[in-house]
Amino acid sequence: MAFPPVNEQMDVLRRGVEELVPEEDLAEKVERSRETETPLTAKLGCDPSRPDLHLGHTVVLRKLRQFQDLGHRAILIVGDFTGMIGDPSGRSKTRPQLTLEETREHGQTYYDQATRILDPDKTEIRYNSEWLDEMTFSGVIELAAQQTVAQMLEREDFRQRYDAGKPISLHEFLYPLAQAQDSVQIEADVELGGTDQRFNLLLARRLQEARGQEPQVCMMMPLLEGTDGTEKMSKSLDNAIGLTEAPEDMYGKAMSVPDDLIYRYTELVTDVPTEDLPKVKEFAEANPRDAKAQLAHRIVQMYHGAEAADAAQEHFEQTVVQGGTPDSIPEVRPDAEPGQEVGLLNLMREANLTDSNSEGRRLIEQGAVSIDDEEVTDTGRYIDISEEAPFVLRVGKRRFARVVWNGKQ
RNA sequence: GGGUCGGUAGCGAAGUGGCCAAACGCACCAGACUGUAAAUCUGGCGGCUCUGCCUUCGGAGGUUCGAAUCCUCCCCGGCCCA
Repeated sequence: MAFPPVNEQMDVLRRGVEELVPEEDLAEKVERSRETETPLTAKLGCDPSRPDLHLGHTVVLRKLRQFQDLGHRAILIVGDFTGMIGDPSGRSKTRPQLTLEETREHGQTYYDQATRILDPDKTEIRYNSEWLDEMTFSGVIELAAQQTVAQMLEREDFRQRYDAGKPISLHEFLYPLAQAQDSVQIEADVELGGTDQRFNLLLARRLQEARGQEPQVCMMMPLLEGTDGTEKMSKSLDNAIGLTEAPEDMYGKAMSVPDDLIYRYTELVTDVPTEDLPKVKEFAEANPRDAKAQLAHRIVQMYHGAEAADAAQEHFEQTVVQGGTPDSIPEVRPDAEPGQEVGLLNLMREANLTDSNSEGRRLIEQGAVSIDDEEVTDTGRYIDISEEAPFVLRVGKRRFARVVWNGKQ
């Protein structure tokens, strides 16, 4: 197998990278790999505690894909064992611990989603319970002896929790060690991760050296900001664009990203060739609206195809820009006898437009509810479905339902 | 084991016998506005058969006309001491 020239490889691999420790080592490794025609082993650990992937995760997955495309080995470590510990990185609280079974399940879901980006034929998966579960207590002690408490407290999130008087469970200290052990186990040349993984990634270097291995290069990708433009993308912050989300939602959420992130998103989560990036930057500054629409379209297209992307764009124009009713909306067919009066509040709940009657009442009072574009003002409104259906029930800007009579004959 | 502080709505955080479904901030929802699902402003933000009623303030009991607030026991956490 012939690897591309070192410079070419480095150009690809450097795109979007926030930090490379140490950069010279990567060039050296790439060079040696080319000379000896031996692929590098690139490792990415995934935390299966939250299996729903979003665009933020793709930053690092895409980087791994680049390694694959250059002919290197990509190993996805499913942290089924470490998932039971719960990665404390960036957390202010102890994560809930999962069972091995749960993490396995999540791992599968993770893999299914990750292969939307990775080349499934070239992705090796390893479950770290394979070696961690086998470890004896003395093995653990030996591992733990590599680190001092002071070194652990150098990690900012531990430090902050400690200083704030928040609990840190002892097992959380073991997490970085376990993750580092993974690198030793597979003899990783490069480990990918977000910048929040710095400590864990660097720890692996020390451990590998102690085991007589050449230390891995740590390649840290930036943490992608979420749709709010400030916090890192995360499902729990509700600013994430999920990979499995409907095209319309993806598109809309992409459009809500602040203008000054258009370039960053394009660089980190799309396939736009590196040489075209300056053009995107220019476009984004000159015409943010259209540049963002292009970005949103690209993102949807990657996960749902061009057709769906067109439809999502259309849907956005219709509902958001023009405030109209979209073409396809969910249908509800409530059971109703001819002449039977159904309360609107209940109907809205049945259509999943509201969670409670109180909420429905509030929304009506706020003028957020309409039937066939006519605002509803009466909270106690009753409807004879057999007479009035079909009609479009709308709550707020984005919740729609087409109410159709069940047609009791 | 001892001392001490604490556990309040999705989160953070007030309240420490009636005026508390519980201040305030964040998040969230809606309306206005906008190229935008951004920003900003306004309103809302436990439930119900809604000028009233019901269920909430770690858990279980108790005191009281009345408790998130007082007492008892229990569970969980921080800090200090051993």
